[in-house]
Amino acid sequence: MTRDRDSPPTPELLFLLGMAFQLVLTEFNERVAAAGYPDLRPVHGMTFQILGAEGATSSELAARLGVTKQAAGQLVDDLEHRGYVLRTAHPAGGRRKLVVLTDAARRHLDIAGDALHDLEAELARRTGADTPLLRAELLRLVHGLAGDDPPPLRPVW
Amino acid sequence: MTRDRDSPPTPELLFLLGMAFQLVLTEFNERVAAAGYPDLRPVHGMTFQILGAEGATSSELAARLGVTKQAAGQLVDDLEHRGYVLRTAHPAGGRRKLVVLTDAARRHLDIAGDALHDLEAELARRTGADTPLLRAELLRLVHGLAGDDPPPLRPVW
DNA sequence: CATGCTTGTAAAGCTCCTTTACTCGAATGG
DNA sequence: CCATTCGAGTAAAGGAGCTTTACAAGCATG
Repeated sequence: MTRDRDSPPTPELLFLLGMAFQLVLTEFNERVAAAGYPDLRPVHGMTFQILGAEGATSSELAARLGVTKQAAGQLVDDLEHRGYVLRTAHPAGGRRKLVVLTDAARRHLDIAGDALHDLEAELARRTGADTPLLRAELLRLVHGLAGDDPPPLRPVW
Repeated sequence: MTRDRDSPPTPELLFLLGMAFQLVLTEFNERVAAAGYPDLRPVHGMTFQILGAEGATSSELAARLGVTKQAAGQLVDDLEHRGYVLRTAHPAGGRRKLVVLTDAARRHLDIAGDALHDLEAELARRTGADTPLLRAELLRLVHGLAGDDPPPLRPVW
């Protein structure tokens, strides 16, 4: 496994992955902001997706986001103040509270989803990248490294 | 540009990019830590690469890292205390100081570089991903979005 | 019914960054 | 020759977003 001394001057795979992720995420985020959500970060959209149609408790949310339940609680506090989620009585009782989305959050989910699809189509056109192929290879990589359920997506730096 | 209602249940490209980046970076980071650098984060390796053979001023480093010069200065302080860099007199004079790597940092660069190459080779074997193809597609994407010199790689969340 | 488990919350602290504000050294221009 | 200006570096405070520590509330289980 010696190192190839005259390999092409392509940047490292890791670097390319990071740049691609950052560039696409930034573009996505800007579009969502321009669509009327300048103060929602990716983690908020992620939260909306996790809560989805059925809602979840703060602790479940914490586990899915990969943060402490306190951090999730603070996130829910913030989103509740801004009218994106509600804490309702949990059917299973106990101290549990079911955090559910408001219509405002559902609208955001729709808009963000559309933006994501539009963006991916545009990327293929603008850059000439074969996005289905890219997806397939990335899926292989992710699946091979993390199995069927990947860990929470966290800021990595 | 209507949305495909029965598209395959593949995760979004953006999500796949994020997961792939996180998984590979985490694995890389763990290997570097295991090789004797448990307290060097990716940003430190990035700094070493930027300083490279010729060094740079804190302000240049700040620009390359995409942070304020104060943040870069704090980073240099830390690395200096730990023996990875030195502030030397700058040939151009002025208040400038040239930040240069010590041998310890150069050793780290070598080891991290080897780890990165080994990791990429292993990824291809373990996951069956076509890494050259992946590189090529990612390069297209990145180049198409950011041109010849991509912006600094920052934590994105 | 005491114990323990899980959820939720409160408060403090930590890390890494920015903002604000300043100093130092050199170049520029009258 | 000196005043101005300009860029590099630094110092201090503050903030965003998390964790750690600690505790209270509700339920299950022996």
